Amino acid sequence: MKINFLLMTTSEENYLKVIYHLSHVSPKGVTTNAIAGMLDTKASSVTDMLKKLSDKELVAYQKYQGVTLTSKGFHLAKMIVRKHRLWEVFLVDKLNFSWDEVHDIAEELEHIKSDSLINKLDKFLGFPDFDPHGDPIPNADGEIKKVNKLLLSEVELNKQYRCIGMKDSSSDFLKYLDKQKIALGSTFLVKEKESFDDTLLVEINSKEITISNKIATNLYVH
Amino acid sequence: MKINFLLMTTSEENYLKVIYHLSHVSPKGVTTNAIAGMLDTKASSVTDMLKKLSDKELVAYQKYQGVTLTSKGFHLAKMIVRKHRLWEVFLVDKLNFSWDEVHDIAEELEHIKSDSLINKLDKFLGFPDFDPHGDPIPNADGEIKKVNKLLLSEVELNKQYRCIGMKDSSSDFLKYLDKQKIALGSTFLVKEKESFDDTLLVEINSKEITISNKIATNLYVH
DNA sequence: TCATATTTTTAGACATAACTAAAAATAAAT
DNA sequence: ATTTATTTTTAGTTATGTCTAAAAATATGA
Repeated sequence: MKINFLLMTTSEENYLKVIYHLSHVSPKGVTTNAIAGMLDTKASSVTDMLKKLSDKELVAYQKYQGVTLTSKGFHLAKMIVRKHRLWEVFLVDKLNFSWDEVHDIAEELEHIKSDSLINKLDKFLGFPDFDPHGDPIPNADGEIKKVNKLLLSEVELNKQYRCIGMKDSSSDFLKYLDKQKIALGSTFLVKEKESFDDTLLVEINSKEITISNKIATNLYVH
Repeated sequence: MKINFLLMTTSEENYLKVIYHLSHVSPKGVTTNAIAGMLDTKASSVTDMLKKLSDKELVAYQKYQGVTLTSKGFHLAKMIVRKHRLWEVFLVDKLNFSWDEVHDIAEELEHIKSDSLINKLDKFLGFPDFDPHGDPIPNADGEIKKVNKLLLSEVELNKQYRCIGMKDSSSDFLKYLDKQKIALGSTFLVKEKESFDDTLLVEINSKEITISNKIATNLYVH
């Protein structure tokens, strides 16, 4: 893939990364507002940047219709995620940071531009497949080790699971998740399962909520 | 408000660092043109930045009179140099880069903003006093280990010296040294000095080589 | 369906940090 | 000492990437 000559700014890389992450929830198209929310910026700023990324053929963008990543943009996004997660491994494994301290620093380190740096770091760390939060690290070719994913309805009680995706990403379902403050990466602890309707009592964001079987059979965790 | 003064952009940090280095040659005041030359920018851009750094009380600046660092600016500059040199040690010692490859990458890494990161890195590297080029690394308080350094061209005959650094660490020069198997820590014994062109006959790694005056005036020994 | 609400885009503005061109200050040379 | 050359500063412009406010498009709801 000929993308090495592309000079990306830190801001462009951040947009690409956010679109990549949101694509897993909204594969048909990521909305302007969703991106603005993730980057803590305004929708108008997002529109401006989408035009720029579209000119660079990193996203497929049509006015009012949201964006998807092109194969070029998809690969580039994975390379940024790769850098972020490898740096997180370095910070935790080598510098003894705790897993909750590393995100902001990795957020800066991921924008250092050097392929040989990241590949030598990868080797130094022993080619890890997952970062300290359990997220998979794309290899130099962008390949990602698959994780056994379970539906929330299938998990064992009193064990930590992390939301890694949705089976059905219909609009109503996503709105429900928004309302319940459930997002990709949210951690679940299933405390009880009601036998007669399979409703779950779940601890999420350190408060308890009940989740219906319909929802639980739509959320992937691991 | 006080926080804002410490929020440094990458550009501001680069100016501070360059002024710091130039101060060693021109302690009375660094000229606008000298800074422009080092940063490959225009004098007018330098003037703009000097005003900004002056407002932040990092430099003492008077129109047409050049700049000097304030104590605040001096300390900040040393912290940037500290970061640069610690990252260079990391790249060479841990990631197996050669010493002529690390400068540009360290140039990016030095701007990562985290005190705990750099102090943990320092510890991980074993609190090194010198970087791979023999330049001293300021500690967390800005203190620098001083070593009496002489140029190879200035040493006495038939006395042992050890290579401790380079005056000019350009990539070409470092590659030449690699070819001659000269590295930091190499020991020299100057056996003869040719009076007419100042070429040296030097014993290094128990074999004799001739070293031109140009090379000899670029190598620091102790 | 038609009115209303929400989302997204456009238009215009601002800050940063660079630039060019011209003016002002300093340095050098006759 | 006065002209000439160099350095430095000012003034005005440009490109990013952000913002606000208003217009346009889409979505929602009675």
